[in-house]
Amino acid sequence: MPELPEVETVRAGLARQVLGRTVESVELRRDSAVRRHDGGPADFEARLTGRTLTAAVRRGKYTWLLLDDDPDRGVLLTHLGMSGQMLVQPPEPPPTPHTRARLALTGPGGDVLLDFVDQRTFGSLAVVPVAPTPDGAPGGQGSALPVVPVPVAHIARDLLDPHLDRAALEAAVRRRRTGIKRALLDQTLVSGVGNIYADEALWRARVHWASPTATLRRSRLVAVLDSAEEVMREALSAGGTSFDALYVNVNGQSGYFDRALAVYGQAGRPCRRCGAVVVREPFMNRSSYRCPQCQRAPRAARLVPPGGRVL
DNA sequence: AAGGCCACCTGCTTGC
DNA sequence: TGCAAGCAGGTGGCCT
Repeated sequence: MPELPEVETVRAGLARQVLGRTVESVELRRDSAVRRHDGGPADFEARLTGRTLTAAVRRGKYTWLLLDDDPDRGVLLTHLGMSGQMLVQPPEPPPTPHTRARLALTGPGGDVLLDFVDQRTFGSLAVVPVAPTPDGAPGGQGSALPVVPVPVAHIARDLLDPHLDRAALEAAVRRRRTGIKRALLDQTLVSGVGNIYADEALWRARVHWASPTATLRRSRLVAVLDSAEEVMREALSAGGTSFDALYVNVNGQSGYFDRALAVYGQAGRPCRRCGAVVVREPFMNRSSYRCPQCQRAPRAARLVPPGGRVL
C-alpha cells in the first residue's frame, strides 16, 4: 500500500516531529524487523542509542534518518513494506500486537515514542552505511547531501525528484523488452510507483498495461510518466491513499485519496470517463485494473502478457 | 545478463 | 461451524 505519496507523507511527518531529538533507548519487539541490519539486533540497538536524528530523506519508497549529521557513521534506513507505519506519540501508550520496534526519543519539545508498527512484517529498519551518488546530486528529498544508503544505491530516482533525468529514463524504458506496467513497477528504472499508482497512471494516459516498452509511441510513454507524476502529486496533496487504515501518517491518520481512484479496486464500477465497466485482471500473481474501453490493446500480438513472453 | 518468478509474512474475506 | 483457499503486495534473491 505505501507507495511514494504515502511514504512522503510519513517522511514529512518525521521531519516535522522527530528531528533534533535523541534516541534514548531502543526496544526491539521482533528481531526480524531488523533482518536487513548487518550486525543483528544488539548491534542495531547499540548503533542507534545516543544518536540524534538530524534529517529525514526519501527516495522512492525508502526513507532514511540522518544521525548526528554524520552519514559516515551510518543512517537509519526504513522501508514500510506493505503495511508498515511510523507513529510518533506521547510516551504513555503500551505497544500494540504489531509494534515491531519502539524508539524512545528525548529532546526539544519533550519526550516522544517513535513506533514502527507493521502487521505483515515486510517492512524493516537498519542502520546502514552510505555511498556517494554517481551524479553528485542530493540522494533524495529532505537533504542536500549527495549520498544514499548502500542498500538504496540500485534504486532509481523517483518522478518527484528534481534531479531525475527524464530523457535518460525514457531511453532506459525504451531499451527494455517488457510491458509498460512491469517497467513502471521496476524500482531500478524509476522508483516510487506501486500497483495502485501504476494502474491510475495508465488509465489517465489511456494505455494498456501490456503495451510493449520498446514500441510504445513516444507521446504515449511521455503521457504515462506525466500521468504517474501527476497522480502521485495529487495523492500527496490529499495525504495519501488508504483503504483499510493500514496506511496512516505519523499521527495515525488516513489519507483521502482512495475516493479519487479511477480504476484501482473499482472492478464492476463504470469508468468515470466513458461508462464502460472497469475490469480486474490477473497480473504477476496480483491484480491489474483498467477500463476495457479507454485502455484497449492495439493488437493482441503487440501485447506483452502477464507472464512476460510476447505471443 | 536482462527479465521473470517466487518466498517471505499476517489477517481478513470468501467459499464449500 | 470450521477449515481451506484466496487475496492484499514490495522486495531480494534466484533461476533461466
